[in-house]
Amino acid sequence: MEGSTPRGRTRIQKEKREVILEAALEVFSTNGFRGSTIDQIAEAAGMSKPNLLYYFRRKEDIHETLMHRLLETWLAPLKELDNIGDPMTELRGYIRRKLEMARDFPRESRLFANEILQGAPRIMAMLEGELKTLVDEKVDVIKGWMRSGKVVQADPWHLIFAIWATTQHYADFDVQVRAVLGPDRGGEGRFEDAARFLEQLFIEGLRPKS
Amino acid sequence: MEGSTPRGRTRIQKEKREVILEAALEVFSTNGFRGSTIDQIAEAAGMSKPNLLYYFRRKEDIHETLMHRLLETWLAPLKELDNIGDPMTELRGYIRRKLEMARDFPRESRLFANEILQGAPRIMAMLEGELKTLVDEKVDVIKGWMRSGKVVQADPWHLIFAIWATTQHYADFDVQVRAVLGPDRGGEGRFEDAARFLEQLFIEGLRPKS
DNA sequence: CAATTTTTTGACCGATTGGACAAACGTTAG
DNA sequence: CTAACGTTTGTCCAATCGGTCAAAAAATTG
Repeated sequence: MEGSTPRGRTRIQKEKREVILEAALEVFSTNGFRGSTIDQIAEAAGMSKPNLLYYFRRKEDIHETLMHRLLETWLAPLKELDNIGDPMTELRGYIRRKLEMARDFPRESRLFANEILQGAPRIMAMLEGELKTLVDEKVDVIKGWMRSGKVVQADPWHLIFAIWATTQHYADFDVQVRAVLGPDRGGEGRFEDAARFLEQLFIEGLRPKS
Repeated sequence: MEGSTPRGRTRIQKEKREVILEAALEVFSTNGFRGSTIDQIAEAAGMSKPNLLYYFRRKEDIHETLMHRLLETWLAPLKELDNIGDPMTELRGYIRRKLEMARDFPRESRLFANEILQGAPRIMAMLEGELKTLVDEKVDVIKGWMRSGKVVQADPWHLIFAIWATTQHYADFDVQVRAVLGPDRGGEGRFEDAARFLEQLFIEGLRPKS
């Protein structure tokens, strides 16, 4: 039965699909979609090309699965931005979470950046739908903070962009960051230095003048 | 004579090379290096593939020429950062210049981002050499400002990274920015909104507490 | 055990790609 | 005119690509 792509019913299918996705993340994130070949992914996954194509019928299916999974991970930190705690603490927490993601999931960040750079042909609907809705919602939260004087008046959309840009920079432009910092300053400590600087910049830049 | 690639001696050669580079910038910046084909570039340049290969013998030669030219443009704004004027005015000027470049030369920005994302295989030497030297030099300038109390104490390297990240974001992630802002807020005014926000963020974030 | 189903692979195919090449075309100088 | 040189293109090629397929090898089931 089931002549088409197996849908992860058996244990072995789930495992192999996982192995393929892990390998594909590695390959796609460093070469881009068009720059990656099925053979590369198959080799990284330790199987033959036809075997890989037994689990994912097309190259694009792998990419699509990867993107869908990625986007959930990607939106999580922003979803946590809540109206509950102290505004400045919330913002600091969001910056810290995003920077940790850049540090711990750089391949996911680069995969996402690759997609956006090429015009986001495969996830445009998601950007205009789910992402925009979520951002609109959080913008309202931030606007509330600004109205109540807990955060200085500023453009909330561009505040979010600035947080995205500065944190993801350490994943997407990692090579450049390390090259510029040099061997001594470019070690693992760079993320702590970045965290300190970004906290200072955003906290001082957004703290209401007392 | 001159059986090899013409070196732009004649007027027509210089012109055609220019046309090709312009077309290649368009194609490379939207598809990446491996995602672009010589045929695409040739068509965009309005000539046949063999004709294009008469001016640039290999696909990589076009890319290399483009990258070298790009890097000069790219470093220019930072070179202008001088010890002459008022520190805060200098920083504001640098941010403004970088944002203008993101607005006026988005293709160059995306080409550069593409290269860095893939590990900068072709320009690593430049990053560790010319770029690092320039940054080190400007870091010293900024350190001087901080010592004299004109700018608050902070990590100068990560300050530069933050400026790069926030400004280039509007070129590299333009699709996402426009999708999130929506049709009404995503018009041409977005660069002015961004400029206002970034000035506020960096100025307030770096102004010494009086 | 045998029968059946799932998993794996070698061989192959058509399309696309970067690039080579010689012939044709155009232009200019004598 | 002709000779020489610069420019353009049609044709071709080898390599690589995404993907197919039939058949072998494992695994599962009765």
